Amino acid sequence: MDTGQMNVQRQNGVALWRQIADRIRTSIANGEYDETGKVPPEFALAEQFGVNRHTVRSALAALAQEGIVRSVQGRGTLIERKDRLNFPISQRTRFNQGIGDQAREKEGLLLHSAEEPATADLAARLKIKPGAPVIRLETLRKADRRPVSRSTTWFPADRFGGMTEAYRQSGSITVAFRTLGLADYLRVSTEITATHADNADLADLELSPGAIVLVAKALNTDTDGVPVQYAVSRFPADMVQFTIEN
Amino acid sequence: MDTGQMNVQRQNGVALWRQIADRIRTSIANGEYDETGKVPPEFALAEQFGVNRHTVRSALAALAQEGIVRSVQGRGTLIERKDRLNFPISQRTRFNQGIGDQAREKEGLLLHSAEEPATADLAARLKIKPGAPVIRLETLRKADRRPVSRSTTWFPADRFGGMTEAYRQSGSITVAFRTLGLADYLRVSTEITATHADNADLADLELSPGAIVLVAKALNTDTDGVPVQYAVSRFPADMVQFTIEN
DNA sequence: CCTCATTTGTGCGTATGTATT
DNA sequence: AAATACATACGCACAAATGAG
Repeated sequence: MDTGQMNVQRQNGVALWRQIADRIRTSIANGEYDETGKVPPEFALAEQFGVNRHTVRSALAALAQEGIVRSVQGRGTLIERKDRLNFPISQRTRFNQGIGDQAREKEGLLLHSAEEPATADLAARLKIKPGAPVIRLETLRKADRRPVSRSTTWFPADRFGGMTEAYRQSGSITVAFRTLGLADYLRVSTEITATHADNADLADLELSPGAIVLVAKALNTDTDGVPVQYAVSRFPADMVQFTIEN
Repeated sequence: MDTGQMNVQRQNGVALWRQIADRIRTSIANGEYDETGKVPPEFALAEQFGVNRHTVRSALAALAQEGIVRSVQGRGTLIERKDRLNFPISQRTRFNQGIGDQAREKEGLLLHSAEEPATADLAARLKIKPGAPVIRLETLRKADRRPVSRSTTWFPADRFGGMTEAYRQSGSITVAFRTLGLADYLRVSTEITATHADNADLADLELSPGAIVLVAKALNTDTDGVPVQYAVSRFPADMVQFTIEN
């Protein structure tokens, strides 16, 4: 399949060096350079993309800034970091289980929490009354020290009032639910879209401008079908993929 | 929630006008301007994003080029098209059914077809021998004249030799399968990623450079679990979303 | 019909970023 | 490293169209 030179767009609002940086980042994530552990030499990339070597150097400099590659005079451009995590989506979707042994260290950080009235949209999803109190958690998940998702999660406040504390202590929604007396829950629907990273994404997920985020909006219910959680999670697109197994 | 001015990144390889165009396109798709049917005036957008009015005008010009908005002197910038299609993903995922009544006209175009030996990766997915013959179809799907997906699809050639002709006549995989004696099939797995549009995407999906595509890699089997089809489909991210219902 | 506020269209000068040679 | 060409972004000013009063 895609052999040969994929071209690149000129003068369309995205600088060539950025387009090329994005391509190389994706190629690294896809394991295309695994045999050598190096990116092809600059002149080869320049020819492949049909640009000047200066332009390739700008792209590699940006990737070096991100810590993805490291250029060494006389040796080439070495790959320092290379990661794409897989998230299975099913009735039993669990974040920490989902990562499984794809990462050694897993972390769930609580950035912010608040109690607030439900908006009309949220109330409809959680099947509660508009304006009814909900707990909102802003969380950041990491795997091997790298941020892999930024989530905003809502829970009905009357049923899960202790969620903030429970999550803070465990760093896991599943464990927090169990603490609050909910032994099991099910993923009933997931909506997936993609968009450009916004400012908060750039900061929290440590992305570079122009990066793409996958957005998953998920509704979980208890075993009786009563909604217990609605979450909007944002993932760096070049680090993750979703799989749906039927 | 997100009230107030979301900022925009300077000097990072992505032109301001492009970032702003992407934001406005998303806002339109999210129905944020539905009440007036118009985009806010240029001076207001300029203030919101903290840029010069010329820059906003560049963004709007790009959106006008895409046919999304139309500016009229003295009146404002009117929203011409506003669409985000929803694709449910399940065991019974079918493209044409999936769109359902979200579009009036549905079309399936055959861009190219070929018979070729299976690569190692493809053979593993279809559970056939590497190098065994497969039929490859390149198809473009449209809804209401707008391209909504570009797919590369492989079938085992020994079982579905007549696929090219069958698809050409019906414009539907489901119908083509039925013609060839396969009454039913199941979606067993779907992998979803997102990336920047490549040149072929720009041409076939009529996108503008820098656009995002959602990529779905799907495996279908017959009711006995024997793989019958593997497909890689690319969708314009600002026109579609996926939903997984469990 | 005219006036006015609003909103888009246009021109010009300048500074900086991008890409090539 | 330097010279060149073009794209991007800003600031200011004014013209032209629209719709409301």
